[in-house]
Amino acid sequence: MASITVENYLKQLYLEQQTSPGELVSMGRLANAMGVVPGTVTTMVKALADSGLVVYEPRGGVKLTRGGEQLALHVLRRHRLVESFLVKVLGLDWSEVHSEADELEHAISDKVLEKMDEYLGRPSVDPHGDPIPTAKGKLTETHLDSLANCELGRSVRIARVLDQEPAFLQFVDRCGLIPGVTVKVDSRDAQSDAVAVRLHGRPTVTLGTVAAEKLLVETL
Amino acid sequence: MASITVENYLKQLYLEQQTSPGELVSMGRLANAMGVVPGTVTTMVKALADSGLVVYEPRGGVKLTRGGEQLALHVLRRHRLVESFLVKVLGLDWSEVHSEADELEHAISDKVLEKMDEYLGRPSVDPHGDPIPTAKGKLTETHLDSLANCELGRSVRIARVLDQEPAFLQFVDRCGLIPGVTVKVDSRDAQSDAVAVRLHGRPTVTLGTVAAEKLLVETL
DNA sequence: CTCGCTATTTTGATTACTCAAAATAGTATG
DNA sequence: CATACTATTTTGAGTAATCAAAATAGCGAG
Repeated sequence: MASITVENYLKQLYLEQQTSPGELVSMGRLANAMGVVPGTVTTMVKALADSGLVVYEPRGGVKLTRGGEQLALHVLRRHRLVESFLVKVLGLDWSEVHSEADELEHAISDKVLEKMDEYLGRPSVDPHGDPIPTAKGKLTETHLDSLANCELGRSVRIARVLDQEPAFLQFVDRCGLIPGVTVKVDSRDAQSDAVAVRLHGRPTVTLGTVAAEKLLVETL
Repeated sequence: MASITVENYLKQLYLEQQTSPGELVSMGRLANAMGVVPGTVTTMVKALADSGLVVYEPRGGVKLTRGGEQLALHVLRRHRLVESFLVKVLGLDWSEVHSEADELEHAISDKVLEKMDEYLGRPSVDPHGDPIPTAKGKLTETHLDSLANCELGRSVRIARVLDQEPAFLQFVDRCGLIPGVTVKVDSRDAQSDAVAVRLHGRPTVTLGTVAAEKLLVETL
């Protein structure tokens, strides 16, 4: 059985790999994401490599093996199903479930997970729009544009919020840019770094590019 | 924050204290309950004593302080509410939720626990009839007779099952002696160690005294 | 009071994870 | 190409929890 620590390393490594596909993940980056010093990561990654969960290139970086990826996806499935359950069934605020799920993802058995999945009607995405891996460890990441680069004037639906920080999610909530909502990007201006977004029956919201990039959309 | 291990020691110590009120719990007994060697318990108990969670009498035994008891009750509350939730909401079998709850009890936040409690309608007992401590750490253990010593011929209701082993619970399930059911003890025989129990519209069940003692009843 | 038994405690080691800080490798720059 | 900077690795050490096995204490029987 993989320890909680091992599960966390694998999950984080998976997420880091997603943001820069193909490349190895550096020790520094993983250390930063895990909140430990780099030396700790070197030690841990070597142990993970010995267990066949990652491939480690000294001074190069690290990536998951097929086995490591399966384990990571299983953890991610638990995380995202738990988030969905907490929001849909227990009525927690979507801005606070991320940290709750970080704990519960290590304590939930397959049996309980299956019941939750059934109870929720086998959702394919969690409350933030993140896709939920299947029980067999399959994950389909569809490419989505963001509010920072989608077509101007076209109706698009908010599909996914990449930043899970409570403060950001609460902001998103306040201005109504939550997943499922249909909006139009009115204008963008490179100089002022501003993206103007129009919502149905709401005042127009202006975002900076950094924030706009965190909101992924589906073209209708 | 108390570690998972500490939470488990306190919870177990609480349960051991319940079964022999007033007395100190011996190292050997706690070691046995925790599934570790006695030396480990001595070491651990000394550490718990240093944290003010238990009172340790060398070569005498150990008992919880007020603070330790509060922590233990908080763990027990999480355990029993989780069990209730798994059975009532997710539809797991009551014979399998004990071990599930052993994991989840350490991962559930107060916020989630409060939502579960609300969702369940603030139950006072779990699916086995064990009382659920309040959020403030108060537990009312009511004295109950068992099928081994209740009045003969009188209608009684099964209120609590003390043994949480899946095999025993499944047996209890099969013969219908689950909490809430009304039964009568037809006869007892000290020599044959037998207790005959009559159920409404079911064949009479004969139990040994050891099993009968595990089924607590309320007189109607 | 002295064995001898049993429960307990102590001792010495191990595993998993972590940090601080020194050593090293790789890269970029003058 | 030597030098300097940065990322990485190594080293030494600490904490939490555990075990095996040796030492000890307390007790009852004689």
